[in-house]
Amino acid sequence: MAKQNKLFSPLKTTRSFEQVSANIKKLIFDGVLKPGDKLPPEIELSHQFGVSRQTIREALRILELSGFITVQKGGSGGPLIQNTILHTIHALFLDAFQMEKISNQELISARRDIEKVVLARVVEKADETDFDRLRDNIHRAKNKIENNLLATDENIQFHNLLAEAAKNHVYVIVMGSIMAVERELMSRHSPEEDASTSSFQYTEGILKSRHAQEYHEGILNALVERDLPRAIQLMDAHLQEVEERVQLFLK
Amino acid sequence: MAKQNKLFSPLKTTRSFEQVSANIKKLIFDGVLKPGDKLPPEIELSHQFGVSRQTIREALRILELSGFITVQKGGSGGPLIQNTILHTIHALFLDAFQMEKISNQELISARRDIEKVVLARVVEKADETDFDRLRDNIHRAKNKIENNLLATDENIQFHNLLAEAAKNHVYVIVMGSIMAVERELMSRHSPEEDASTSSFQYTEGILKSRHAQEYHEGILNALVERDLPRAIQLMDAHLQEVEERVQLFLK
DNA sequence: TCACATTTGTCCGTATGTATC
DNA sequence: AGATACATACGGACAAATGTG
Repeated sequence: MAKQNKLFSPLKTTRSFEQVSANIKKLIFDGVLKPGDKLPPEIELSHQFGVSRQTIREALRILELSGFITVQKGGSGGPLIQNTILHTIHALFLDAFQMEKISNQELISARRDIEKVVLARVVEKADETDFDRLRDNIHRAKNKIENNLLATDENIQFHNLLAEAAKNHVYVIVMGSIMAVERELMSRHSPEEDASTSSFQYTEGILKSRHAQEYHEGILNALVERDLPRAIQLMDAHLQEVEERVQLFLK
Repeated sequence: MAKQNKLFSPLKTTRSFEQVSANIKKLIFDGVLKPGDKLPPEIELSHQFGVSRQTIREALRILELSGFITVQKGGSGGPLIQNTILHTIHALFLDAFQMEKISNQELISARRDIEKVVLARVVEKADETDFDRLRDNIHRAKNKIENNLLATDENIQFHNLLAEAAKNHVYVIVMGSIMAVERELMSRHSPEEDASTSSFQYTEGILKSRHAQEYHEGILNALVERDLPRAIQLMDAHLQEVEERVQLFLK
């Protein structure tokens, strides 16, 4: 038992398209190919690698889904080196959530913990540029709310900006993944301001948006003053409210 | 600017293979297809969806890389519904690390924070079953070391077991991702016990294994006694040593 | 042990849609 | 607007691997 402790999947037979994708991946890792560079078209690639176009296409699918390239149709199109790996991870995390590998309770609980850790790092490392970004975020949220619009995107983005201000890509990835799930949960239960949404529900949503935005403002002020305990206290209260809102969705 | 705040990629034109993969994915989400179920062979799928086999294959590549299916060749083979999404996320996190989106400093720093949070949850939620697993892990590590073998796998696994004992899949994913990177770093600089490894280096490695194992033992004892401060203190010292070892690798 | 059926892996050729110049 | 370049998609074919009788 426990023979899979070596690596992820060395047992797979090496298929041609896997070799091709691994090959191109290595060129990207080694810096030979950089974001912005264009890969040769499929036919050219098939000639250079000495495989068929179908094999090339399957290799491109892998690279595309792994977040290494994008593909554009039409003249002067083709495979383009582009780093979209963060999007890919977020999407996969969302998949894991939807596969019920993660419960709502788990998510909110972990989020509480992680947000606190992030706040601590922000107090330690954030500079004026970070604070300016957060201020701008709050400003845009305020504008939307005053115009009777939901500020869901901005309110989610606030937490991602916090993770960035913590100056650690791990937190950016983790927080981004968590917030991707939150965004999905929101969009499920308040799908735009369309006709099906009742006026009451919508006003309710605006109110929640405002509450969140006000908490964000308080948190930012505490962070600027490097007052970690207050920031944490406000974040706790904020997440408490968010949690109650999500619970309402799910019942 | 900032037009991508809606979703990940709504701008993509819907390609056939994407519709196919999305279709199958939905069946899995909805529970119509469950792990263990077999999908029809490619030709059958191409008939049912009314597309070519090439299109089906590209859809299967997506599902495979997303962690929803595995594919086996030969008689009574074919696409099999299987949840390997955790492996997929770990692999992607490793990619992100290798793309230099994450520095070693960032990784170890985030790991310090997260391990502490995990310890707190373990003290709160772990039961005897979890402790038994951890004890078994330490036992196996000890055995290996006494037989003059590296216990790298076991020592990495210890931290994953901690995350599981915290009873939160988010931590399992995050810790698993972090440890996947650690494993990669290790394997890069102590590739098996082959001839190229000098006797001195190897003995050195065994010593490190033993140190780690001893720390793990101490941490487990503290956890069993629900002594969080001591567990954290030992974890800090342990990670300090690990960090220094990694620094040696990278210089 | 050995043939056989099944299914993926890979190839080629061709046609179509689409974006760019 | 037309020509070009490219991805997308189709169909048919053979090779290779794998389980089954």
